[in-house]
Amino acid sequence: MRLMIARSVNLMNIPNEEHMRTVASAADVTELDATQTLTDAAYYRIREMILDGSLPIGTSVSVVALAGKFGMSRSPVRSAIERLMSERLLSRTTSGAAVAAPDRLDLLDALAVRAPLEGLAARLAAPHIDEHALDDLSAIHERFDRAMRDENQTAARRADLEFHQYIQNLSGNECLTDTLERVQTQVVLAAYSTAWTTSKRQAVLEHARILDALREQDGETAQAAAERHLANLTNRVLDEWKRHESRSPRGR
Amino acid sequence: MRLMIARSVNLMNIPNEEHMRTVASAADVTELDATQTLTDAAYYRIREMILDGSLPIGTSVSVVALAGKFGMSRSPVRSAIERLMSERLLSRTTSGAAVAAPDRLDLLDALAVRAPLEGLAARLAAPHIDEHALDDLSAIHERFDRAMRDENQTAARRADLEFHQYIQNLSGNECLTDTLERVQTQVVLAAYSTAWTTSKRQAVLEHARILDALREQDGETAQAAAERHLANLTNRVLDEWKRHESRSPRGR
DNA sequence: CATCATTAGTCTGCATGCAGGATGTGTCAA
DNA sequence: TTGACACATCCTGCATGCAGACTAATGATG
Repeated sequence: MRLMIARSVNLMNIPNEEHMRTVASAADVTELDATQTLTDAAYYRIREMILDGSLPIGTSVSVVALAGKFGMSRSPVRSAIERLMSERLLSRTTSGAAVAAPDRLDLLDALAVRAPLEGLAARLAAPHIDEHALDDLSAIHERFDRAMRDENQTAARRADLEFHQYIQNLSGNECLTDTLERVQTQVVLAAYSTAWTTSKRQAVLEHARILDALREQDGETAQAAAERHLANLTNRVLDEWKRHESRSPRGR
Repeated sequence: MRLMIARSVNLMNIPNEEHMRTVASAADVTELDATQTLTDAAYYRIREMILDGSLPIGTSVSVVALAGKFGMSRSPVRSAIERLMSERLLSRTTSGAAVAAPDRLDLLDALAVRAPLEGLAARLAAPHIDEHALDDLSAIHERFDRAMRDENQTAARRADLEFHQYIQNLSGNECLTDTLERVQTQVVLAAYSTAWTTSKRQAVLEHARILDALREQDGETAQAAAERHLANLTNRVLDEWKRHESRSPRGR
């Protein structure tokens, strides 16, 4: 039970009442903090520190230091670090752990895995679309669009993630949701690590096409649109690297 | 480093020197046991007990009991159990953990995720095929065929897994390998849990088609063959359930 | 001055103590 | 016989002690 709740917390710890309405009761959300163990707390704190950049790539993390910082003993911190290592957010160093530094190949690999899974999610989500879900998705899409016009990168990325996660949750396939969350986390970290700062202007249009297909409950088209979105995303990464060839490449 | 090694150990703890030759040096294999921590040892022992059926579905596992059985303290056992819970092999119970009992829907979900990923693996593996890899794959396929004729279910399942894992490793996409291993583990457990005893006769033919496509280095065809294989597998599950409708369904 | 050895400090991995909570049992009363 | 309550037991999650390994800095020596 607790595990399921933890699982449904999304990548950036975005308040996700809207998501919850479709997949879980609101009671679970409030229950979250109540039943959380110290290990969970440490896990989410470290994870957030990694994903929001306050623990930069390659930084070595020590159990004792974090335990002191969090005001808890080493045990829960140690458990949290082990969990993050199994998720590839932290990597083993000669002694201890460090924030993983995925290279360009890792990013491409993760995107290659994400593509068919996002397609599957879109296809499975199509028959589950209802008016309420469409409203939510449209609102998220609108936020994404506005954030792009305001050039608010943080809000844009958040809305981008929310859009995909909403569709994933709609798919109703828990295994898919789990798997995609893991891969997506790696993409986010790899984007940091490779200093990938792609413009998301095109992404807005591509999201719109996915949304259109979902509105028609056309699973095949939604799948194709999602896969094309990921393919274009990958191409934009490659283009950007080609343009910035001046910097030293980080290939394996 | 150690994590990477652990990751490349395959599902059933099959001796996999052949796999290793393509993705890692033999030194890593020998190093495996040397650098293994007690936590790793406990992890693999429990995992194997789950996957070979000596810990039946739903059995509750206790830290102290296993610690006593393994002759180690509670700490490493506890870590191993946490890891297995994050991989969904164990599920949280009100107090403690139990061997997860995936239902039919879980199995279908996992198969749905596996399908496009196996397809991707086959497509990516095609350009990496060389004579040596073909020999290995053919040998595995031959073992699968013979095991089926001998009606040796254990050997058949082992060869089946090896076949897929060999292709996954050939893909060269580490993220894909990781992801597929997790999903595949869940499929194996769900197969146990739902008492799925499908005949693998058709699978032999479908593997042959994948192998043919790989021999021609035809990625598209290999992908299609792998996806069809998984689709057929799913259909066989559904057919079997339909036939055995007499038993009480285990739907959610 | 450069290089090597020693040593102090730090960290991980494991063992173990302990409190809080859940479970099951036995006893007692109705 | 049945229901309720107290108690004993078990187990988890957390804190902490400790040994071994690794790091790094300092001093000794050619």
